[in-house]
Amino acid sequence: MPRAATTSDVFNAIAEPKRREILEYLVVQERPVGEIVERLRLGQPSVSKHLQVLRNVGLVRARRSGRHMLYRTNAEAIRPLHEWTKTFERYWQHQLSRIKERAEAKAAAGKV
Amino acid sequence: MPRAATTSDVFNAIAEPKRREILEYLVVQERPVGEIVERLRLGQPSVSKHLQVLRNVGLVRARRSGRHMLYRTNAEAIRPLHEWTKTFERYWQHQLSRIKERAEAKAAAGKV
DNA sequence: TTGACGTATTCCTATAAAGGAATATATTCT
DNA sequence: AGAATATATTCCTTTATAGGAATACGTCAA
Repeated sequence: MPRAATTSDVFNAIAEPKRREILEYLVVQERPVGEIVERLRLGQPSVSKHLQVLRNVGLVRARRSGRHMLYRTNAEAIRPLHEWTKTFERYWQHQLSRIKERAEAKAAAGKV
Repeated sequence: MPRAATTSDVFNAIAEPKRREILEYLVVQERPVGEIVERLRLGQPSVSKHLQVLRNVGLVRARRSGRHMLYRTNAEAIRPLHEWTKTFERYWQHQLSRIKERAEAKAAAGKV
């Protein structure tokens, strides 16, 4: 079986570095495709394709303005990712506290 | 150019659903490969390969115990993801407040 | 040492996809 | 209408998988 389709979910969509760059760029303010092309140093067709992927999973919104298409990041769509990573938060806190405990125990042992 | 290598970074590693399942499963407690195989309903070689990918990017740790290899999630490695998504937090809050404002404005207009 | 068990690796196949080139589509201007 | 501009889509090629089958490797038990 091959790799799963990128367009299927948010996790796959953000796996591509250029797409993450696009999201970071477009979260501040909406932009026409041309500006994204300049910014990414990538061909216009490639950028358009990345934008379609992002759009399919709801990570960007688009609206037409004359000949331009203005894209912007839909930050809301990133939330599920945030929530998913957050479920691990208590565990890395555990790990940190265990490391801390060990360090403290070691220091105490050293003192005596 | 083809798709970038999965093994290269955490974002690609978690793009695969089965690997996310593995992370969720192994964060509670370490497990031998056999149990992961049962849980995922996937062939043992496939599971081993996913584990190697996760291991390469530091998302899981492994230790040998007799004939078993015990894997556990390294929650710390998920933090960068959490941080990345967090940079968008203020923007989705913006969007929410704008939606709220509009809703309130609409309600106010309706009342008058 | 031999066999059994648990896991990793190799080989193979089918498929998704990233980027470039060329082309199509949409919109504005003259 | 016709040309110019901005973007989207199609076609093509190269490459990285994901999973299954077969096999190799490592460890324990008798």
